[in-house]
Amino acid sequence: MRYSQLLLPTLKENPAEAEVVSHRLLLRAGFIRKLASGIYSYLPLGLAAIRKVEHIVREEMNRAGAQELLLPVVQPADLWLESGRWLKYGPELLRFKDRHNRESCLGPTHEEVITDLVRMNVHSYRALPLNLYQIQTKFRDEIRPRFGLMRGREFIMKDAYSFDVDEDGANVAYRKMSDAYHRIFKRCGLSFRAVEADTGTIGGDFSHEFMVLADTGEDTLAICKAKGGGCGYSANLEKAVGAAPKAPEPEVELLPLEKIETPGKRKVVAVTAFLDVSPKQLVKTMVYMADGKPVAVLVRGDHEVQEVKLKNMLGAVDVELADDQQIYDATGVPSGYLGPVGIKIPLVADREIEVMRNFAIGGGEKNYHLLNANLGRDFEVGQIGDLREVTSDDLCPLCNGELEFTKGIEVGHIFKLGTNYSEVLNATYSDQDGQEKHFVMGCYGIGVSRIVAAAIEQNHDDDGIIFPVPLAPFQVVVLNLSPSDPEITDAAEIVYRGLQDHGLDILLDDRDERPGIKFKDADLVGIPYRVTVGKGFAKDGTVEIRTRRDGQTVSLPLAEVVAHLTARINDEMADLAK
RNA sequence: CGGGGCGUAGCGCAGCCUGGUUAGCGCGCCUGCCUUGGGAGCAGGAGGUCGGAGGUUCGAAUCCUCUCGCCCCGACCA
Repeated sequence: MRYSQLLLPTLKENPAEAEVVSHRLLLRAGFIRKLASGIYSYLPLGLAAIRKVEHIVREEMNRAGAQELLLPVVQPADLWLESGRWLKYGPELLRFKDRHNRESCLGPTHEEVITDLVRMNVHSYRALPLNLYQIQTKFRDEIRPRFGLMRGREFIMKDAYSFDVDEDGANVAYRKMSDAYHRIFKRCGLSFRAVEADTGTIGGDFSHEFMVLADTGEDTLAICKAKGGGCGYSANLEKAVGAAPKAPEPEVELLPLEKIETPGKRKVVAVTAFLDVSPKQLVKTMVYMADGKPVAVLVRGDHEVQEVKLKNMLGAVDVELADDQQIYDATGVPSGYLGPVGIKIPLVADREIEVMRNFAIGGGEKNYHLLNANLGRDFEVGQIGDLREVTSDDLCPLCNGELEFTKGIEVGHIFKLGTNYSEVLNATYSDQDGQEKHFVMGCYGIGVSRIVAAAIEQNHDDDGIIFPVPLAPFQVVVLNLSPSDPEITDAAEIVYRGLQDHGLDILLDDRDERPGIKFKDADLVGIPYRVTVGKGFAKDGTVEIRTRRDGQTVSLPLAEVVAHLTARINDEMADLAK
């Protein structure tokens, strides 16, 4: 491509609207432009980078035995009503009516459509296993779109769906996808990690997320760092559990419950200081509104409720912390003094409470707390389980090693669905014995456009983007520093065509601009290799090759440039594809 | 949804508090000269419903009301 004909509007200054680095650089480097909040146009270079990701994804999906198809973006409400998600999905599902007043939505994901397609067209175990995927624009009406391509409302996603005869088959499909994902992200040149994850609105038996490690990530990961590099345990904070709490000493004597006046002491810090006990010896009673109904949750004073875990335990679509008024309306007790004894609303507890003895709790009336409370003797709870966020005090649940926390950007998520969807949509096949059985499913997503943003978060410097070779819109930019000089222009053309003939994507900067502008733009856009044809060629017939990432340069005679760069680029790609 | 901030030329901003000629600056863009290895220089030029609507006023980018859009924080602990 010739720069003089390319739509590549680079910006010298940072756009005011962009905060995070990938958003800033995508705008500055002329990759994207915003149309509305969370909705972007992909300019030629942005699209080129996306195509590079898509290419890798396709190769690896095909290699794993999946078949590509393309499903509709606009979907009828009927299917979603049938699966039950019309009600469950919430406002993220963009709904509208067509001219016949039929309820429709824009597909945020395609379990319904694919399951419908398969139930209509696949009837025999002989056709299984089956894995179908597409690469397509998705729409999710996010609460708060942000950070450019990191969390858009409209984005490009690869989604795959596997259909198997049984659990074993589905597990094989899951593992194949997991392997394919590892290869995909490695080939993209990303530093990433697979972690255990919550299944969210997709549902299913279990899932793993693929996280690109970056400080700007919206997710927090807990990773085992036991001696020797950790035992491999890693999980999203929404899902992460610590090692099981230690059982109490059997000889601990249960002391009598004691009521203490604690005027004005509402917060954990104030109460524990006043009572002279550790926050670890206090149990706080939190009230949540679960789908509009109040639920009290008990956690240790120094712990935090993990709302996703709570949501899962309660089977609720939405949980949020109750405000003071809601607490009072539900319990008759002002916030700060609420306790589990005699409480009038459903009560659940974190498993830690089971092993605590003689702890402090809210008194259930204004200005009072209770000491020496004990589960079973003084109160009962409806459900008990892991409900809290792990902390750096927790140990790895697999090996008791220490846990460390790091930020990540979710670029892939794979789900073992089981028969959730095939049951509600009644999707069945006939097995060898002629019996009708439900498909055992899995689904597997990759945020294609988000990968481009994540790659930039991980690969940039003050001058701009530093693309990994496999994702770069162009692998090489050839700078013609003197377009008015026929000799230099001829030499640049020779390099340009020579590299193109080897199947590489090359940008020739043939603009009538000063050299500084060309250098700056080449750096900003992040092209991995730069070939400069200028005064060096005029002097002794050499051109300069510069590596964007480390700034190293080498001068070579014109005739050697193509072979040199072709070899380096092929090596680099092959290395990542190992 | 709650809180905060911002809408003035393609981009980045000033002007607004304290209303007053043709609304400014830098970059970019166009023309010419000059220059050509890290966003040069000189000269000339184009480009604006001051987000929108209503109001106050002799007079509104500026004050008031409503509205639309965008960005950030939070959906946070008793």
